[in-house]
Amino acid sequence: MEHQKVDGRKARGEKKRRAIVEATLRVIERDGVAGVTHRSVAREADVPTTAPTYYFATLDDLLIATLLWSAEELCNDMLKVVASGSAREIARCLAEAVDENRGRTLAEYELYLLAGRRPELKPAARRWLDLAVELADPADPVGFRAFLAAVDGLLLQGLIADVAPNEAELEPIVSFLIRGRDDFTAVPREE
Amino acid sequence: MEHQKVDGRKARGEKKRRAIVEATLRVIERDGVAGVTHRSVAREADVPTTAPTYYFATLDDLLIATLLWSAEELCNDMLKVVASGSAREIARCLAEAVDENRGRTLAEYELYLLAGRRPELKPAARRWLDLAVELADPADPVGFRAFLAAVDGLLLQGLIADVAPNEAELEPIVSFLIRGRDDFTAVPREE
DNA sequence: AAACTTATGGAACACTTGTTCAAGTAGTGG
DNA sequence: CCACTACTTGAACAAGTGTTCCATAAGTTT
Repeated sequence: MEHQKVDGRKARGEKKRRAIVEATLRVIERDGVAGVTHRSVAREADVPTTAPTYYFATLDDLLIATLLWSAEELCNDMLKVVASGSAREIARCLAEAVDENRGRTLAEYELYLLAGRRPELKPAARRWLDLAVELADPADPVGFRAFLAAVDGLLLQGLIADVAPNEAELEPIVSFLIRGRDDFTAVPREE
Repeated sequence: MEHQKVDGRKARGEKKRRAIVEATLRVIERDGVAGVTHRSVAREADVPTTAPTYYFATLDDLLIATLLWSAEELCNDMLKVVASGSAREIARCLAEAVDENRGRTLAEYELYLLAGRRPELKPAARRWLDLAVELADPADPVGFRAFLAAVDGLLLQGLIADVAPNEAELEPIVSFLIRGRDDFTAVPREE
């Protein structure tokens, strides 16, 4: 019941649509936003050249869809970082973000900056910040804001370092930022 | 003496070369790195289409030259921020950077991220950080690193805010970051 | 003035881009 | 079986790209 009968064509279409978005994110990770073209995405997703145009009216729409989709994962990653409790764990997450997940982090910050020029993307780019503030609800909102800013800064600076900073280097800085407070330990996120 | 006699042609060439770099920076401020093409730069600098190619072997070289050139100003701006002493002054500098100088700040962070993908740009992008650490020589290096990271984060987050944060909002956060320390007041930079 | 270097700038080339179009296939409902 | 809708896809187009080339102008040296 509840019109379970979905159009098989639309179902496959949706799947392809998502595949295209995922391919776009991979292209951004590899070559940056500059490397995103209908053709590069089509090649990456292994679909014909015109497929992205069919599903997304314009290239901008494709970029927007990709940002919106990746915002969810960014959100989870970031919240995992700020909510993981101990300074050591936070430092480890940060170190991973600028090493193993370097491409991904770069992609996320490129999309971040894209939002600086496309107002309609701002809410998506800001989502993890808003969520973090809301979930953590720290006793010291000012200190928490400072901590969140520093997380962004540490990641950004880690991306342009000669060698990516490791957990051991980041840990004291994180410690400094959260010293004397344990009010934003993990708050489980309801499903 | 000391071969004061410079070739008048080369002199004008150097001037034009600089004009092209400055035009490139203006293009980036207006349209982002994506908007930089030989032709758009030539139009902005009011020189023929082939002029940028004559002075810069490739488009990449032009971007690199622009980053290197702007790094100096970025450096000065940033140092003014971190060395201006009081939390209020720092907050005012930050508020200006994301409001009046929004385009400029966006441009600088785009070049920042570009360095993430072009290793040869990293030293230039990192210059203000290195200089800040060296000049300030704070008694508490860890706290200072945290402060520097937070400056980057506050600017970045200010760029994607719905309305740019003002001095009053930023001041308490800055205060929190530099609380209990006055060891990085302005150190005049020798000429 | 002749020989040289350097700067200038229009024309053109090969290539990639976003997007359109029309012809096609395949799944759906009557 | 027949309309109907949704998806698929290759060909094609106009526009813009980085870059090369070459004839010329301008400044410098001998």
